[in-house]
Amino acid sequence: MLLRLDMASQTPIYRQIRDQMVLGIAAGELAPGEKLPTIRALAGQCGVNMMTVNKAYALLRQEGYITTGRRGGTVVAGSPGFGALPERYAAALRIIAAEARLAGMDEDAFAALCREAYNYNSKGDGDDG
Amino acid sequence: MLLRLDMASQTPIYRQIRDQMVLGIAAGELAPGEKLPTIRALAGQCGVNMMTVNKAYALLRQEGYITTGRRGGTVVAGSPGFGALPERYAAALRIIAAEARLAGMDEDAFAALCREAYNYNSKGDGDDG
Amino acid sequence: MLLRLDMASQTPIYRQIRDQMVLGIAAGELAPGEKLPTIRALAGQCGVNMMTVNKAYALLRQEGYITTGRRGGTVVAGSPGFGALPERYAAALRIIAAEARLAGMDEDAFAALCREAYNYNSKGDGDDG
Amino acid sequence: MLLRLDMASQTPIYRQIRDQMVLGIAAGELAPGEKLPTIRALAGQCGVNMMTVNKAYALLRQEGYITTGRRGGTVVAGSPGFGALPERYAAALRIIAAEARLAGMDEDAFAALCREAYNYNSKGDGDDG
DNA sequence: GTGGTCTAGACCACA
DNA sequence: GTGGTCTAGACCACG
Repeated sequence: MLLRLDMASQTPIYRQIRDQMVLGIAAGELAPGEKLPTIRALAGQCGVNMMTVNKAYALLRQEGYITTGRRGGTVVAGSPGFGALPERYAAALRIIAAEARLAGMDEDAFAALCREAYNYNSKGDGDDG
Repeated sequence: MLLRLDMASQTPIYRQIRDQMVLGIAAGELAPGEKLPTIRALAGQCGVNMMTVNKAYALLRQEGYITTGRRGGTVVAGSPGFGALPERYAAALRIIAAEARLAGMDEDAFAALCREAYNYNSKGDGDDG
Repeated sequence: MLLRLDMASQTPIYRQIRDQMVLGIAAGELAPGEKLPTIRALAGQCGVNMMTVNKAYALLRQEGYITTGRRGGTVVAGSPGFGALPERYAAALRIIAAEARLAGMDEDAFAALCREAYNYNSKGDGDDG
Repeated sequence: MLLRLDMASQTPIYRQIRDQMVLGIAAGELAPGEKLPTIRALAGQCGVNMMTVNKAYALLRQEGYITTGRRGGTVVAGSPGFGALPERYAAALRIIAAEARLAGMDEDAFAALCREAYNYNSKGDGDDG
């Protein structure tokens, strides 16, 4: 699991870490039960402050994506499987859809784009190791 | 066009205004050429500062959604149709898709959700009750 | 002499009128001594307020490009010919040059662009009237 | 990098700051990667409000001349080299050229002036400090 | 009467 | 300690 952080981005670094972790978990790159690097290790590897990594982990934990292991380590949790997207993401989706529509994209093209996003880097899912 | 602002949200107010305007334009609630409320009027109506509305309008103008003529007044621009969505939206879409996948949605359910977002409140335009 | 005004431009309308008049005079399209349309006529033709045209004419008069004729009409003045650009324009030129340089344009390309601007629509100079 | 602001000028202060920054970058006085003064520092030094400097920085950022990382601080961006100048500058150039022509400058004199503007204070770059 | 600009403060997220 | 955001006023250019 390699993180690519953009220090010049408007997205906070802790959010970038969190997002890429979620992406990794969804893609199967990070399997449930797998141990995540320690805060210290990840901070050192990425060249960011420990507080930043800590914040990302706290957010992921709060969202149920990761959990604290038996001896204090951090491991990937099993998929929660709510069955539906939280309203917050649905709202974001509506805005993106509105922008797509105004950019001239028709419904089918947008749906195709969404399917592509869904299948992003999850092709060789059980096969890539 | 009625705005619902959440003062407690993490999303900046000017961003909320901008997002809802984009939604309104995409839904046809705000037609091209239609006059938007003045900065002062909207500020008063929403209970926020002029500068905040100004920032939202400036953002929309920069994105090409509205134009501010020399005659005073701000109007909805005709959809230029920029072609494709910037890569930036694809990234946001991938993250939402990842969350949906982890929430237990399969590809078809997600695609259906995306289509729904695309058609959000743009069906029975004169019929919405 | 046909004016093309952009109501959505950031440039004030009176400034657009003034600029295009200067362009027309420099191109020879408006010859010294030639009579300009009355404020009322130009305002009606362009669909702008008389005050706006008045402001443009006042500016041109103050800069010496036009003068008041014997019976109150407005006519193109003879070229003042200071021999040098006012410092104000030199400053604007330096800024444009800086932007060009940062955009990757080398000195020769920029000089060529400037020559092109100088000769803009002045080809058939003494031949079109 | 010393800024000279004219409070009585018609040019907005934030525009003056932006212009002089562009000049400074083009002249090499501000090198890529160099750290710019903080908003507060520059505001204090120039005797203007924070928001004014903020607006200038926002404009420069939007134009790609500077970047504001997540680490705080604002730095000069490496010149991307956008290719050619936008049409917008060509229009401004044509007007300046028209004024030069009416001031009595011939094409060569104008081209020389343009070259001078291009090389404005970027000669003895490594020789003055 | 419109938007553009500016001021002199303030609080907060981020790192 | 940085920039981001917001407030509650104000003056001015433009049309």
